[in-house]
Amino acid sequence: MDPVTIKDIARALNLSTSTVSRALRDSYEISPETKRLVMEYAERLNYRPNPIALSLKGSSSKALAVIVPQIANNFFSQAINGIEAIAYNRGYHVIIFQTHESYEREMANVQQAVARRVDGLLLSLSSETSDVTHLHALHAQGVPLVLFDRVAPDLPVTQVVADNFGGAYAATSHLLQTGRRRIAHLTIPPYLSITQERLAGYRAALEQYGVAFDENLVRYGTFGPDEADELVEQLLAQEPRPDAFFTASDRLALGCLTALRKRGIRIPEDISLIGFTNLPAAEMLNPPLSTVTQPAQEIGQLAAERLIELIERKQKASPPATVKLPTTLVIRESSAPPVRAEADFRIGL
Amino acid sequence: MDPVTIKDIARALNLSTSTVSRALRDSYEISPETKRLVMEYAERLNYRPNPIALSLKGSSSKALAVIVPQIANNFFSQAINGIEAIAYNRGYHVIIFQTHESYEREMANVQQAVARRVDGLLLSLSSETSDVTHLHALHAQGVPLVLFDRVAPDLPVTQVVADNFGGAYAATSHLLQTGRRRIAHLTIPPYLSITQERLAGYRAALEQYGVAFDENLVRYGTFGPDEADELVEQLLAQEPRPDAFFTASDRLALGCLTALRKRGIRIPEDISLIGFTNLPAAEMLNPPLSTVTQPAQEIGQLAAERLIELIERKQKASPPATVKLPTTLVIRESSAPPVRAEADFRIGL
DNA sequence: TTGTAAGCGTTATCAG
DNA sequence: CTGATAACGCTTACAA
Repeated sequence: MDPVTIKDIARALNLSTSTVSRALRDSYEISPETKRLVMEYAERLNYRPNPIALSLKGSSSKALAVIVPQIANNFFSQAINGIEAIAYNRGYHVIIFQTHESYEREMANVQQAVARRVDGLLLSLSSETSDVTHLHALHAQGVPLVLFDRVAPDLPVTQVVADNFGGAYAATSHLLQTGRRRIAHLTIPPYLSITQERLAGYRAALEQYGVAFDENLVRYGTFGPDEADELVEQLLAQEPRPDAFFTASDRLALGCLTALRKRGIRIPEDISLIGFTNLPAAEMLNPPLSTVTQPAQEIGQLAAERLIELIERKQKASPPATVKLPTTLVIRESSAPPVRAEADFRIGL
Repeated sequence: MDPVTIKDIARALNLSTSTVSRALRDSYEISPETKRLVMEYAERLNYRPNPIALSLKGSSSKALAVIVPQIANNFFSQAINGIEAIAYNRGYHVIIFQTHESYEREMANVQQAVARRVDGLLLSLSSETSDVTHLHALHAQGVPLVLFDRVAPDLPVTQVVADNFGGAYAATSHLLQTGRRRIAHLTIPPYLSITQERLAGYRAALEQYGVAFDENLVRYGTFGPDEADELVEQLLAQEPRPDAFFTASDRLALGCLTALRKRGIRIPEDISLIGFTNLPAAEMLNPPLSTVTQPAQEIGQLAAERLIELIERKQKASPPATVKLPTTLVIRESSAPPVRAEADFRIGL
């Protein structure tokens, strides 16, 4: 019951393997009669070309590598969903790698991916990664590469991101508009492009409203669990106390919510909170969580589309560009209907 | 800058490819001197064996296929996380396929996976799948296969699941113990093993408490969005009205919570609610959600371990067995500290 | 219109 | 100890 090969068909039909190969590809040089014979027989035996042999032959492996820090994460699993959808439509397979936020593993994974002869890579940087020479090398070798979400702006490759600046700007602006002046920013590791963009958006809004930036109000966390409480504690100890929190990850948002609630602080009466997060059911939380969300699936789709485009017509290399997708700010307070606003600001920066 | 092959090394060192091959594998028949030469040169050129050539050669592809209904789902993304962790440790790669709950796509994906010559498959059935002959065929062909979560009990292969019966039994028992008698069960498509197990656990508890099973209290949903409200509406219209809901998926739990809250029904004062779900932050919901959770990551890990075991020593074929991991029931009400209990019941069934 | 043969990178078999 | 050679499944010049 081994898989049927072209050889089996050739033997059975008393033809050469090349004739069979050509017949299957509907080549013009084969007689209709022979074609019919081959096609039918192949159909009957449920012949499937061996993709490994095809890859070895050199053309393409029809596989994409996706390298992300963590699969078990709302943003990334949604993004992968988008990637897989596009890939499947175009006949590509998706090989998943996790870096677990480790630079070492990121490099190892990139190695593995190219060793597997994937046709291209979709990558979101680990939070440890500050040096991207491994990606420069990759790109120099001509390996199709698209970055998404956590990108490296200096790299001359296509990058797909959410409008992190705009989202942070919108969130901070909202807080300022509603009278907040001591806005704490709980964020993720500083190397990351998204961290910097969000911080920039936060600062831009402060500046616009004439509020001085206070670096004591900014705290960098990791992606580990249970760190929010400690950070919130530190921030609450300050004089004057923060009157708002703007957090940069699912975990930090939830952790902050928990920490504030635990201390009997009312949201948003005492302190406002907005999280940059794709957490589901934010409106069902207690209290409801205001969020800036990213179009995760669309980011994945777009990144996959660009990558496949790159793979399939390298000549027409559309110049590498950074594509920015709008984020959405949703303010949720008590049980009032949510206020929606597209965070698509582009103030001069 | 093309990848270095064994041939390149052979040419450069004036050796034959076979010598190089053996030297690299540290074969006993090669002189230490030659070995050193080859090793060093390979190291210097950063030689990596071509895994595609290796696969073609026939031994193993060091790749596992994971076929799940949906990646963007708490349970599955956590399970995949576990799978990837084990796979990575053992030197395997993970190729992800989504069926999107479609039988067609499940079959197509299985086909693709075997065509890719993966060393084994990890599969969780689509909700449309009632006929598993495609898997019987696979197994008959000797393809290593392990099912997890949504399994097919009749298939003579290893299966890894949570104790769905026990979880449902524990949840229902708790509801009964707290005086509920009209317990509605909002569940997922009926073909699924997990649906049946949960229903069985629900019925067993009812029976134990002498409460008659009422099929009008059971509703089957899909995995689509926005269906919970309609189902809840129907159930609430009954006389006497249900005094508790036990739901079987993330979406149904959240949808039910929303539907009840929307109608001003207090949980748990008016109606109790327990969800079979791995939703994060259940304790932060409003009202807090009582849950039965599955050890998703452990299920993934265990399934991957079993599969690799199967792949690597087929002779010692440990007989296929169904492994059941305990679920956890957590009752959350108001802001009282949660009550924990392992749902590890095995009442006679 | 069809067949022969080389080659993709590797390993295994068989001779030196 | 080392080297030729065939083979894995397929495509593609090049012959016929």
